[in-house]
Amino acid sequence: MRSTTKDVAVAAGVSLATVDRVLNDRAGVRHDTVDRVNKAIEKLGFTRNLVAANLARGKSYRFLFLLPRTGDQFLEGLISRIAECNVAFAGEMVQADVWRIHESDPHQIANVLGAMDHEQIDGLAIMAPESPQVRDAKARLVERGIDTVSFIAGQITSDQDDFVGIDNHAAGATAGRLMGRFSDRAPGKVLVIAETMHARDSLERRLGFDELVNADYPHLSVLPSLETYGDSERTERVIRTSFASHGNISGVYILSSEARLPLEIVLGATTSGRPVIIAHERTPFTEAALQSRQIDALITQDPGHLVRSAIRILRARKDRREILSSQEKIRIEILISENI
Amino acid sequence: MRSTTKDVAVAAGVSLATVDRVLNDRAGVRHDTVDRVNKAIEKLGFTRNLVAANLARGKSYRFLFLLPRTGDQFLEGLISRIAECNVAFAGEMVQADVWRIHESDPHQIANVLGAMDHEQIDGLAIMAPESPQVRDAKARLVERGIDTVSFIAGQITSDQDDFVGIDNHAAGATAGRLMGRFSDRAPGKVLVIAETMHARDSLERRLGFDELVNADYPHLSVLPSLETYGDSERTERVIRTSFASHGNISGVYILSSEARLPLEIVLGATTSGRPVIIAHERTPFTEAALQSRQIDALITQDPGHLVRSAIRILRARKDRREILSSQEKIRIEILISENI
DNA sequence: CATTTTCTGAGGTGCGCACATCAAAAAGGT
DNA sequence: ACCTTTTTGATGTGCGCACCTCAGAAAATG
Repeated sequence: MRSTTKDVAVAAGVSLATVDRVLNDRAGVRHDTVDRVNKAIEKLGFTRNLVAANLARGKSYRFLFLLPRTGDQFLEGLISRIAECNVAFAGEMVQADVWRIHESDPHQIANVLGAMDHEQIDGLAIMAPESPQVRDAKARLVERGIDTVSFIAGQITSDQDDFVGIDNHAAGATAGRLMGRFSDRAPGKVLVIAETMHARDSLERRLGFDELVNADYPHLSVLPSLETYGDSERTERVIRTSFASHGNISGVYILSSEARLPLEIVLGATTSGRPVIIAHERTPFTEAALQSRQIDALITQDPGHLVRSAIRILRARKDRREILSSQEKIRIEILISENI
Repeated sequence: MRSTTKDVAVAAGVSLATVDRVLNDRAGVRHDTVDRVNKAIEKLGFTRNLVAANLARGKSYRFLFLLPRTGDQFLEGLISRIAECNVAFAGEMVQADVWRIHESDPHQIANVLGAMDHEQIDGLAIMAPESPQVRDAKARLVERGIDTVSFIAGQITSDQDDFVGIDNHAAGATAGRLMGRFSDRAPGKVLVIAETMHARDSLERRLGFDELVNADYPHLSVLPSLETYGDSERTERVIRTSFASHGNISGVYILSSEARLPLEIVLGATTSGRPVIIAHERTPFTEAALQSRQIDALITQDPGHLVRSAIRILRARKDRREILSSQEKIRIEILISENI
């Protein structure tokens, strides 16, 4: 049988209230009675029943995901995972909402963060590029008692702020390794396509990719990044131009999260003997492309894991609890047609 | 504000106890009052607070992992993940113990399963090869109200019995694809090393591997499986003999979960120009080998995920709750030195 | 009127929290 | 220095959280 606070109280010769004070280390207990209680806790092997504690506290958790306003299938996937979590965690008093923000407007983001109310929101998962304004706004949120995690994009701002996402430098290197091993020994050029190179994650992926390919596969020459700005026409233009002006493109690396647009155009632009194609993130489109062998590999992070991890971290922080860090590490997954 | 059973009771004009009976669909409520209560529930958008329900029920979850008695680092990893879960879930009244069984003795396993007491154990995660005895024993467990999941090994016995683990046929195919793409075009032989080919998982991996390699990489010829029986001397003997008698071994696929022993010997037996080596599972040893580029890839399943998934499934079944199936699908992960 | 069915009431579950209590220490007055 | 008043520190009391359970009352049924 599990021991309860009552048992501890009896064993220590104090009342429930004192045990409670020790457990939640509140002031107003003499040092030696704290020791007595702690000894009793240890002797009985007492673990407080979190379920009961949360009930008594009337605790509930309202979290908010700030996601970019623009986006395609990857973003949709995230949003539906969040909806799933709302169902799965409804019984545990967790509710997660989504707000869309203009990711390219740090001023607006900072405003939104500044208006966040401690009474209404317990924690925030922010998917937005780094910027001084945003970082300052985050710091002020922490002061006001609202926890934040950086979600997928951006990076850790302080020790109050975890990063939920993959190591993008390593992700780029992983793509680079696969590009090298999947290519044959013949010299060739590698096209790198990004939505924008202003985001830190894109830069890191590119860097990891370049370092590895240049070091280990010198016969491949990596071309300057093409930026699509998420615009259909521009994407088509820059990719077609590249294919036209470069003779032997043996590889294509699409490093943005939303691969559909560039992928469609690359697949349309290649004639016989398509290049090795590596993209990021699993979406209905990329999954189909992988399955039909139109692309060679995907470097992914599990959106469900991302969402749940952000929620678990925020919840643990509100409870002042430790997290199981091995569970929260987001893996860089490699998907090929066989393990999809 | 969330509505409670009390609100529902008032709205439906009945007492709390009646609401409770409707919620847990117990007998003794007239049809029309059931309807009244359900309407009230719908109108108020009531969701029962699982936390409070579990507290009131005094519910606790005692689960047991039956793991093989023999094993090396992979098994150690599993056990320490289980220990982690015990800490992490202690506040939620779940406790998981480990029993070691002789996996090759179905009779003993069946005995152990038969002696399982419904009062003491709520659910079982069984890592043991398929056999008629074990399957029957499992079926009887279900009748006695003890839920089971097949863990890593074996397969689904009934619809009462989930399988927690990867699709081993696909895992073998994944290994095959990587073997093919990582090898050059020259003809060569591929060594396949298993602990035993009597286990269903080994057979499936081998089958998936063979099908893919034979179809897509005909220049590679896959040799008959070497069986180590987990024995150090035998392992050394069969592997050295193979290397001696076959001239051009260009690939090695180690398909057992415990790769250390065969890997050590393979690494010692190869001279210049080592073959492409692919193994299963991440352990301290295989991780180090990957990092030092002594092997090329690992096909893994996350032990932490496996353990937590088994626990979540067993818990959901005891609560008669749905699981979030997307969370419980165990991924076939590909590890290379860059995404470790 | 005796059953059977349906429903209510009150008392748990482990814990948190606001408030009450009570002794000891500090401050103030003579 | 002595006594009274106020403050502080340390501990206990009791109710509430949202739900479950079970004995027994009320209502329906024959």
